[in-house]
Amino acid sequence: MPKRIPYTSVDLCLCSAKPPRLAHQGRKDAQMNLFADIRALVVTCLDALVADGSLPAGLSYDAVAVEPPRDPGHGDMATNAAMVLAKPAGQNQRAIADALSVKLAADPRITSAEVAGPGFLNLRLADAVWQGVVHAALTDPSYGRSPLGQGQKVNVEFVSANPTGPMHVGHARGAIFGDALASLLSYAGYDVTREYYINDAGAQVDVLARSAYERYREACGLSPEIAEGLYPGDYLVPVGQAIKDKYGDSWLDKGEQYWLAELREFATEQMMEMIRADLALLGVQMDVFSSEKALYGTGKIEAAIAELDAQGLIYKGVLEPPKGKVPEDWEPREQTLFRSTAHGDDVDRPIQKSDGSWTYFAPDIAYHYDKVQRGFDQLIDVFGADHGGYVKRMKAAVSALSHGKVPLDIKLIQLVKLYKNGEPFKMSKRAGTFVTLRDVVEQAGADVTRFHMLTRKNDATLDFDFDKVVEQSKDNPVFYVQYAIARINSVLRKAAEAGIAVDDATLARADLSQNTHPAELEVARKIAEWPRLIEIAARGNEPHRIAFYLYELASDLHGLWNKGNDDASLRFIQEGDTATTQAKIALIRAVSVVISSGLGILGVTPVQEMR
RNA sequence: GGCCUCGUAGCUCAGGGGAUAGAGCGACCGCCUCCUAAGCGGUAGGUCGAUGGUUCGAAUCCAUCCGGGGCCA
Repeated sequence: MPKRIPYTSVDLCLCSAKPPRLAHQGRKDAQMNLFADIRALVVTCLDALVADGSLPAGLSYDAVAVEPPRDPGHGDMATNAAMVLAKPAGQNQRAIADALSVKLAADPRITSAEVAGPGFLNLRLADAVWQGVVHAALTDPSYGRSPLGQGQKVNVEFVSANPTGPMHVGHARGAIFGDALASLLSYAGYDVTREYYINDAGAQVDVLARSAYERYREACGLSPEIAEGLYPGDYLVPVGQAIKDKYGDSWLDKGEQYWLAELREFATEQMMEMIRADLALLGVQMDVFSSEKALYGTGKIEAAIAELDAQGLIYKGVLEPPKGKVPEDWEPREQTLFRSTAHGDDVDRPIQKSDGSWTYFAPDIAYHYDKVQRGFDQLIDVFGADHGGYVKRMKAAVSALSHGKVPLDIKLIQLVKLYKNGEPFKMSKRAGTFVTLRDVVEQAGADVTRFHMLTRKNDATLDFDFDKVVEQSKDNPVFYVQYAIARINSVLRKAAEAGIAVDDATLARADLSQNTHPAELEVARKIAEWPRLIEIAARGNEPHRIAFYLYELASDLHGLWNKGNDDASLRFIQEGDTATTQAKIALIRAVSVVISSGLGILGVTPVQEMR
């Protein structure tokens, strides 16, 4: 029988002459991450090898990794330490691996450490270690949370749809991605701000105002003249009515010099109200709304440009014609340019036209300067893929404005292709026939929409079939994951009906050492990967990884469930054996906790019961 | 034309320096009156778009090319 090792024994190190570390006192804040712990053990053992002269001092351990092996037959974990250190240490891989394995095997958590393949060290861990993970997942509400972010301030700017109409599916994907990313980063220890940048200063807002004016005329009983270039969508009909309600018919025969400015403001506010409501449908709540218009007339744009100027990055010049196809109307013009090439861009970019007006880029610079000045340690912009061309210049601007101190990561969100009954949906914003975010949520539901849109990497196009995403079958990942929770709850209910205590406090005391079946340990191993997965996902700003992980965890749970059909000893409820039942239920309850945490990050309701 | 992005099983996609490259669907073959029901298990299926390079090691990084998509005062 393996001895029971409480998880906190990670801080005991038997392979080092160093005094025991004092980490226990910080234990409350130190989230457990088995992979990080074992890596720490590897490092400690490497230090011990240095101490006894087996390895030279001063080696960098940066490339040392502890990972789950691709093939479970290789063991529970593998480290590449010998391979990456062989060269800098001037020794052969085998010698290092052998020496390291001796040190590692001395730790009670390690039951075997074997050299394999090209120099991997395959580790097997005591059952008690996995059982300790289950215990942690069950009892520590912060299990999975990571100290990675160290409270750094991160700004996630997303959606930022023009306030000229309702949001469509593409916006929905960006909104869901940004929101889930923000939650993920928060879970990984960052201090996150969700932010929306309102493009309320461009020509499109004039178009909005004129379009609304026609609907106002309509509300007053006249027939609207929706000229070419105006927004034809009937979402402006209620806006027209609201204008009439507020201003009466006094603007009916007036030229736009009388109403344009006022209507711009009014209609923009109406649109933003609609957008906020749409976001709420998806469960997205912004922390900050920033206005482009508010940058004008306050000197903020000038200040940002002045900062760049002070660095010698602003000059007057004439750009080369674009490479390749030269536009018909191209002519050399002197403009004020930002030397973005000094920060990695391909060409310098105009910030002020020859007539002295700002280009669209100038307020963007000012806005990002504002974010830098607000003290964020990291910026993330979530853009539609059609904005890919702005990535380099935006990064160049932030690099210059922050003196290289604030990294900007830009995530591009690819198209959503809609299907219904296998038929592709056609969308045309021009013709006013587009599928709105509201349409999608009302037909598919927020949970289904969110989960489905997170089952693809942000830069891959996504198929969204209305019929498939709402299908209640195991082929639908949303359903499959939620079904796992529902099944677990079903077991909890049945156990309670049978008079077995299965509250979390009782389960926390369950004797988990009974869970020794490979299928049960498999589930425990998957639970152990959760904190590691969070860090990987957070490092890459990749929330989709969570959706895939949850699918795998649910799959393990369903697999265990199904094995119970053939092997009665694997059934969760063992008649007449309360202790065993509690141990088994503790395991699946831990699964439920982790899935709930994961769904929480994705913003999907962990439904407790399928209907 | 330039830049961005993608190219992995029949299909939809994971993996993004590490061992024999994975999952779901589809296909094929079995099994099923089962704690929750929308089933369970197994098999086949790959030159990771191509070619060069970097190194102990490349689907992964770099260069070039091919192909899809996007953007281009």
